Amino acid sequence: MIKFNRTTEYGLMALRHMSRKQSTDPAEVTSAREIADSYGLPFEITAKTLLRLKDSGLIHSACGAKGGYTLLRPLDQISLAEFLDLMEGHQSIVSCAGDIKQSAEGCQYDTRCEIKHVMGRLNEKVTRFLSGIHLAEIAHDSFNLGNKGSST
Amino acid sequence: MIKFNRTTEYGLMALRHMSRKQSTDPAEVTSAREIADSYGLPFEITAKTLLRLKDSGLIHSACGAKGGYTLLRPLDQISLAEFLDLMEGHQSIVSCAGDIKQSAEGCQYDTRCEIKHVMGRLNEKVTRFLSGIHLAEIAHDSFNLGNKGSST
DNA sequence: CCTATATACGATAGCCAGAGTCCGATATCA
DNA sequence: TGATATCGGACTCTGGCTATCGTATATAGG
Repeated sequence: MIKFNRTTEYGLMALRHMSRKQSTDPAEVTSAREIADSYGLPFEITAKTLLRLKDSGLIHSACGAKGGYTLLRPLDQISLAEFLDLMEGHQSIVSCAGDIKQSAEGCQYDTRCEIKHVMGRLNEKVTRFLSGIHLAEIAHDSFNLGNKGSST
Repeated sequence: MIKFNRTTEYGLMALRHMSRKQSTDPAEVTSAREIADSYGLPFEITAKTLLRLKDSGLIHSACGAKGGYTLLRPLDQISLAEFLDLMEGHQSIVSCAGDIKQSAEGCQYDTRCEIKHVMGRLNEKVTRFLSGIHLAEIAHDSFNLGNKGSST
């Protein structure tokens, strides 16, 4: 069903870390080592995650000693829909896909499947839902994600 | 991110098939063979899917010749959240889980992870979203899933 | 009773993506 | 020149999804 990649989770932790650090001093840079050590993550994984964030345009990198990463966009301007796209690739809710890349492969039962069209619509609805959530809400400790009454 | 199992898709097609069939005559039974043939699905897969639907309590089965399956609950009373739970198991949006079965295994970075709590909240929000969608909406051809302005 | 038709269900194998590891290349500062 | 970083490919390992096979059980009807 709906589940995040590890990379997505690590990426979120990294973005949160950098956001907090830069809120004090925007010029602060963060190394992969620092994040790996902070959260006890394997260094290689962390490095790969940050590289992905950089390739996605969310952070900036500087090579060499004293190098590291800096956050480019504030977290309240990155939606969960976009973040998932960047981290995990553009995916449809069904394997046969609705209108995303179905022409590439599609499913073998394509011709007789009668729910494909409808699933495409459902996929749109999910995307709209995820577009309404921003990383800032998730990165903050004291967020509520628009909860209404769940007390737990 | 968010994606359905094949079993979930097949199950949806089967429920839709039975729902339509029984809308004419509620006493109609449907065999696995019939569904497999109707949509060109492998018989074994279809049988397994129907068995799962039966174990989930969504449909009733009758053994023997003239046996088959009948829909137990109307599709507008089955939410997508429940259906996904039944077909794919109760899953959390993150591998470390929020409050579902984290005690079982959890993730190894548990102690230092600072987003777990927040992810649990996010998971709740997603579940509420999925609870607001019912299978009837998906099973019908002319549904709109509460879309606002998409003209297609 | 026998047979055709169904469901019930475990065992198994292939496949693929996710996750993690290893190793080396490149860039920059002191 | 050396220490510290990012960059990035190649590889393995694992687990879950998917599908297949074989067999047991239940029931209607002649």
